[in-house]
Amino acid sequence: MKSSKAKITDVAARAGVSIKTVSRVMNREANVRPATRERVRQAATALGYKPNPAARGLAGRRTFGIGLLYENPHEYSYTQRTLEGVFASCEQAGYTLLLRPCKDGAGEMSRAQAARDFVDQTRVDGVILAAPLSDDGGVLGALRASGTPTARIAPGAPDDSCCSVRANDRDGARALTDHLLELGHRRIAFVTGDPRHDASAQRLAGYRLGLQARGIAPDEALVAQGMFDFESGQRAGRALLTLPQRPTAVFASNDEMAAGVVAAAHELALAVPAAVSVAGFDDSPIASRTWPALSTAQQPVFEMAAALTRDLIGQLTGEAQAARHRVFDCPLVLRASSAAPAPRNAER
Amino acid sequence: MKSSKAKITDVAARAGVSIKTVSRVMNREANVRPATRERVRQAATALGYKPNPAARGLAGRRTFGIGLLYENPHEYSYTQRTLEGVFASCEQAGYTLLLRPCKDGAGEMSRAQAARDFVDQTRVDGVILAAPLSDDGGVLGALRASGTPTARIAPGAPDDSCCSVRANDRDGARALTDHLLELGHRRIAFVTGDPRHDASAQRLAGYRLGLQARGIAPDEALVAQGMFDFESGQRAGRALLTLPQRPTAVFASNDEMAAGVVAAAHELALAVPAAVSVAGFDDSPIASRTWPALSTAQQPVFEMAAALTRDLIGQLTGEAQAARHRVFDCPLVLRASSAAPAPRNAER
DNA sequence: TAAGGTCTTGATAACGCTGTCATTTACAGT
DNA sequence: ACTGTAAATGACAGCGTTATCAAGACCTTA
Repeated sequence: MKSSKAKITDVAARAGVSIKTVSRVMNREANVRPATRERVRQAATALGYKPNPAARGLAGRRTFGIGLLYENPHEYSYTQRTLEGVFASCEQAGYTLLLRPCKDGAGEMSRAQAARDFVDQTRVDGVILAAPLSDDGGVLGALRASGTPTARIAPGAPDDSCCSVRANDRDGARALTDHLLELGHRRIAFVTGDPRHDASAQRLAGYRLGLQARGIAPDEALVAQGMFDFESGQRAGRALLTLPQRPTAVFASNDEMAAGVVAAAHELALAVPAAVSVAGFDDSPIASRTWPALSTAQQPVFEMAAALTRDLIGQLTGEAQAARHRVFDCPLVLRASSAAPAPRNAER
Repeated sequence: MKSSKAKITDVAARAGVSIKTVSRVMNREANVRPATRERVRQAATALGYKPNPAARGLAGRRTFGIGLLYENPHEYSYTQRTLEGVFASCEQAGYTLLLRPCKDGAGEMSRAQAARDFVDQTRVDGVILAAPLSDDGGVLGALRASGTPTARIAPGAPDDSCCSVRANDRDGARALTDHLLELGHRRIAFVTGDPRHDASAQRLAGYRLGLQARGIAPDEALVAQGMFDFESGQRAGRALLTLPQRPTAVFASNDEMAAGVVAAAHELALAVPAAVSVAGFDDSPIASRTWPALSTAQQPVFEMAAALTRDLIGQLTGEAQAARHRVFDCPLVLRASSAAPAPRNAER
């Protein structure tokens, strides 16, 4: 049943050249006369020839495979959108995408082991690390030891040996804080994210900067710890919204947690945004599915992932030399969850 | 930098056997004396030997790769959970998972082409098709033509050449309908799903069966068309909840749409569940993130995907002969979105 | 016209493994 | 001990590419 695939010798015979010339044409190498190139190309098309990746891998020591390593995500959509961006660039460059989810609970040892196993088993040409793996010393070490080129999503400290991409979390958080301040809020609470993600610290910094610029003294009672997931956001929301001096706005470090805060507000029969404004971060699908929909800062995940993948492949093929570090802005997306505080609360 | 990897000859030399014997041990073939097997295994471990997949693929005409084809999903979490299940089984069996998202908008031609390109390029040993690709004639045809063993998630008509897995959508929907009926609801609206998914028809059938069993005449005005995404659910919700004779409950074919219905209810200032009960299907993450959280039927996506993948790999390795068709039950998960109708509405 | 390049092209050896088939070894039955 | 059969092992030829290196073709330039 399996259609007997054409191989390089067939193409070579049909085009009247040697297999090496066919190989050159298929790999877009230089120094092939245009006429020859065209003849080979036509023969290949006519025969429906596709190079055998296994043979290519064996002879050429490259697999044209890119691996994506990530932890089991709290937020499915983030991973999914990342994956779509990575895939898009892989497809365009003729690379294959291989996945390797790392279990969330496992320790650093096992994550490093997973990374090692993955590259040993698949022999991918390059690996992309999603946060927080992008800051995992064990994983990074294992990859370096194996000599596999690596690219990192949202790493803490960009490193000149790896391409990286990140959102401008600080400025995005700052802008969102400014937005709340401009609405008239003064008691603005904050829910932090998973401390293993560098983005968490950046967003917190942006929030603090915003307050500071208005001369508002930071109040540590208004900062609650979250883990980027819904439940932690809900817990933080309950705590913050039952404070003796209730905040008039809660800014959660991502939408997932902001949705939790909204749920907590509902539990406490506090109308959003009438009694309390809520803001998130990411503009993930859930941001438009809560009631009311969330004001947030958009992280262009697809574009970030696609750009990073292009950069990595560029490095692989030797087109790019230096590691590139990209930073993407996070434009505000204002929806119904934020509004001016009720007069009673707004009076100073 | 790249650690010079051990190869089969190294292991053979260290164990004092031929490379063929090493190959046999690595592939768990029969007819190797236990002592020899052990010696080889130790040598392999000592040298950190991992077979080169490209060489394996070239010589053995199998790649140990499984492909997962899916459309860009409305509901991220479903795809993600599927992927996790597939991955789990692949990992256990030593297979590699390759992904191939198919653009949502594209026509049947291009989906078939994508499938063809994918198997040509990757030479995966088998392919798993997520709904609605599992019922896509073009894709199925392309895969058959290439002779690639295929397994299908939630296909319409199971086919004896492909393993398949599905949820018992009808009974799940029936049970959920019964639940609403038992609460006292009589005007129960329904939001259908994407008609390309067979599950849509099954869930609708379950709903109708439930009503019928209570002798309730079907009212087509209470059935709205949706597409499994939030927006279509919201639209359907608006339409249904502004009907002259408003339903006291809305059962949406999946959680994503149910969340849309909840949003519509909020818009219309209808309290859930006091003024209207809402139910979904899937028990996806969003079900517990809406306010109030959704009553739903749980689809064990991970287990389904993992089981299907095991079945496919079993077929690949010749352990299983006949295609297996699994059906998973969908237990109810009752949350806060459903309750008895208000007396005014409940009176007959 | 000859010398010295630069482009093109091809012959052939890897690449690291599995499949085939022959050979050796083990063991039961006589 | 001897034969017959089954189990265990090995030798070696591919698998379909790319890499290496040499050779041929084609320009320039003096």
